[in-house]
Amino acid sequence: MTKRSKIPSPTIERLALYSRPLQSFVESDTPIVSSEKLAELCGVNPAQVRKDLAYFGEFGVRGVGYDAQELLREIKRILGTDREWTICIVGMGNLGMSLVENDNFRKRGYRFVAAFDLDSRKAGRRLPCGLAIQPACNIPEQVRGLGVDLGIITTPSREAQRAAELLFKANIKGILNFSATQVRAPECCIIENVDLSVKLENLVYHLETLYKGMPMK
Amino acid sequence: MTKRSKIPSPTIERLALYSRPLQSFVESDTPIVSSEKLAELCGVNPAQVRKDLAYFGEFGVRGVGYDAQELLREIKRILGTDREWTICIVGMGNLGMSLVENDNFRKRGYRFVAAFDLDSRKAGRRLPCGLAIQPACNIPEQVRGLGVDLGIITTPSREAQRAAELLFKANIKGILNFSATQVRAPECCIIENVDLSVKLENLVYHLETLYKGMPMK
DNA sequence: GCCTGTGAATCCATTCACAGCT
DNA sequence: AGCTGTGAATGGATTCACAGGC
Repeated sequence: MTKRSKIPSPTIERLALYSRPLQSFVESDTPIVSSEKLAELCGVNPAQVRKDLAYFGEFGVRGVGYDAQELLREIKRILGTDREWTICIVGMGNLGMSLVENDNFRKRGYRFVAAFDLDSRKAGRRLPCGLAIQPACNIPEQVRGLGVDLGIITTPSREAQRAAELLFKANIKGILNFSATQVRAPECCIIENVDLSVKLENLVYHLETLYKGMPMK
Repeated sequence: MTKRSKIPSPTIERLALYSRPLQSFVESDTPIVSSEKLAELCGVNPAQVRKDLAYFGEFGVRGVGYDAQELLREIKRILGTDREWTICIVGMGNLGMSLVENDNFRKRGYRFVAAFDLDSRKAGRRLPCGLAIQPACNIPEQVRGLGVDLGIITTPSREAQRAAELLFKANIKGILNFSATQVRAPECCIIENVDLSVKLENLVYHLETLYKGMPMK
């Protein structure tokens, strides 16, 4: 195993990206793929693809390319997505609901095993997927008991930190936070903050900049 | 106006980030905020905050700090979020539904003005927010007619490119794409791809790496 | 004394260009 | 001939460290 400690984090993000088209190649029985082809589909530079992969080994054949199926398997092994990961979610508003039912997650081997809400009046309600919403106070016990791998926070901003604390107590090691506040975490827990409206703001800035001065009509 | 062309894109992302705590400061009548405080709340380096702001002007007072309200106003002006932006959305599955109802977007001045689905059987259904789902074939005419600013794609992967083409035809200038395939766009349209399962993959990699060798129990 | 604004230094990531293998 | 793997070169972004103003 290569030294993993100083691998650029953009590389990790791209590995996940590469796995999408690779999956398609495998499904459409296209056995060989070049760094150029893969790069094009992912909107990156071919050298980038090769360098990213080189951090972890030599997966290609010079003069030929990469075996799609094999490369996909390797990437999954590198990322750790070659096994099932269990998830619990806190905050069963519209966004939470939609993520629980999200097919993409299921297809990629993520399984929701518990759903919570800080509003205990929602407790007991059963979701289409079969899970029943539990009150947040159940988190520490339930999540430990089930040995859940990951947590997702989809509460309103002001409740996000509280939700996170409960997950820490449950000894959760990784959290994906969709609320608009950055959650502060202890050393032992990795947090990924994803603020969807920040993405819109980016878009708006670039548009505003592009069309500065010209009427947008 | 400062030269905007060569501003690091991470800077733009962070400006949006800064605006969150600033909003709280304004609401809680905390008039002055330092780069250190702001940095801490956003999980970045204080020098970073100052440098980011310096690209656009001098907004602080030496020896004192920044006026929260004024800084927030400036950031909004810079990003272009000091006015309302209209959005249309294509793909009314669970995720699409949840975004349309999402309060965060509304609070930040984004307004959904049309909702479409490629499955014409969904057409006519009325959403809680009052919009009715329209068939995708209406996109070019409707979106042009309403002068919509932004598009959001929440279709399944295989339909994402088709949805995008319709939006291009409608002369949309910016798209936020939540599907798992990278959409290719003409020069005149900016695409931001947000693959939620990529975020999970990142998390998984870091966990896998951290606990390599040690039993996860 | 305190906190901003900023050149200089450092660190990190991407791209180039070619050697090496099939 | 073709495409990978990789050192070297380039280009960006972050952080340092201190000058400048309150």
